[in-house]
Amino acid sequence: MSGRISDSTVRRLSLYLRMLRDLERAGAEFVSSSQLAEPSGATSAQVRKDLSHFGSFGKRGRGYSVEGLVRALEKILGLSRSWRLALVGVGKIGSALLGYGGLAARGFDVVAAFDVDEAKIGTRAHGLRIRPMTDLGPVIAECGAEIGVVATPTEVAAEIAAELERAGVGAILNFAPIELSEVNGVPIRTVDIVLELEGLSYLMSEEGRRAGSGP
Amino acid sequence: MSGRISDSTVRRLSLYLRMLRDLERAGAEFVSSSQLAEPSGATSAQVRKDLSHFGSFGKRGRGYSVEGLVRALEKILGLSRSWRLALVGVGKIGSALLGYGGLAARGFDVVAAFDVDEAKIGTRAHGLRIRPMTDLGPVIAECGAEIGVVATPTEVAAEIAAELERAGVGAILNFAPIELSEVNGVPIRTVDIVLELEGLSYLMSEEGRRAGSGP
DNA sequence: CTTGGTTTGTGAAACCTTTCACAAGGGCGG
DNA sequence: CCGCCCTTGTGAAAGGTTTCACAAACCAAG
Repeated sequence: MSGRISDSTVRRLSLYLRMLRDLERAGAEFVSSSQLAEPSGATSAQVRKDLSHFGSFGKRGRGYSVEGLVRALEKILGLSRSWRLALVGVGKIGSALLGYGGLAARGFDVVAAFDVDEAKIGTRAHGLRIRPMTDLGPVIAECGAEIGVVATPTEVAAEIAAELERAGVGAILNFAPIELSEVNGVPIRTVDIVLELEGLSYLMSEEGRRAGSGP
Repeated sequence: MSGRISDSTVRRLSLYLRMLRDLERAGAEFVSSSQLAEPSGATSAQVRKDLSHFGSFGKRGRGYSVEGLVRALEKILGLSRSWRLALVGVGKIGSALLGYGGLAARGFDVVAAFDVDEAKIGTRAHGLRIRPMTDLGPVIAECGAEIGVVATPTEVAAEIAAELERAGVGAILNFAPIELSEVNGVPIRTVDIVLELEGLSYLMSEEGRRAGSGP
């Protein structure tokens, strides 16, 4: 068991955990790999394979203990604790994140916010005081944020990511439409809405071409 | 050439196009597969393979004509036209999208916005009048939106997606943290911030485990 | 205790994506 | 026209992920 785990596997583990928490709330005791597979669009074999990388959690003939698997996945994914986020850029997306209760509810607390805009600095957004960019290093060190969030214009995103890294964050979530390269082993995930839309655009155009090209 | 093209290939094509547009603006005439590869973190062979699915666009010994390849990729990705989006849910994320100029700049225009909240209906957000959910079908038909955007609470996301589909959209972009299953061939892309954060959480915990388990 | 129904865990097979490596082609200077 | 250098396009190899299929294990009922 356990080698290098693929992104898609980790993704699915998160989805399994979501369903398991729902089941736990609903009072279920056991769940089978096929029940677990359904909502994430996976197969039962895939569920079992994914879990088998980390150990043996089920009982043959019975399935998985809901509570046991919830705890196991929380441990594997690092979700038995909460994480502190530092947000850089309190524009449209940044504010939306600050206001989005879903993050804190799932253990991701925004504990610091930064911006370059003089007009914003010192004001409060959703209860959090906005700090000047120049304080980035010290403030992050002080509040111990582990994840940096880049919600700045594209042009400065790479530079900000580098600063966050220097400030000691262990991972970066990037909303700027640019592929940032991971350095020093600090993992970066990019959420690129335009890229998603362009993917949909391709599929819609494809379909048009396919339909239009029949003999 | 041309069979079923993988998501990752399409993703990269978008990234190539971005770089090509920058190059075009900068006045470059030709570009090689290795130059094109760098910003997306791909290899030159991958660039050539990706493009080869759609035809033969380069000149051996010379590279690709920047302008020619921009036009070709725009055609392939369906980006030589603009697309109309219908937004459902004008909360935190919805408003951020409405205010985000980056969408319109890249050919994705939000042409209709819907919400259930009586207090919001009739008001304007970023120049767009917010409509009641009950008008969804007729308004989408009237304005001809091709892409539906789901920015509602998780509980109603699946239902809204189904309504959008019935209203005739050709694709859906979903921001609710739930895996929506594509039906009727309408493709769905989900942007799930919590999932990305959980992926980072896994990697950070992994590293801790790895470091802590040395002999 | 034994039998039957069920579900896990897992090698092996199938499938898909990426990388390699090189022949084929094009431009340019002489 | 020739020879040199460069870059594409592409089969073949390598590497990764998903699916298949079945033995091993467990529970419950008789």
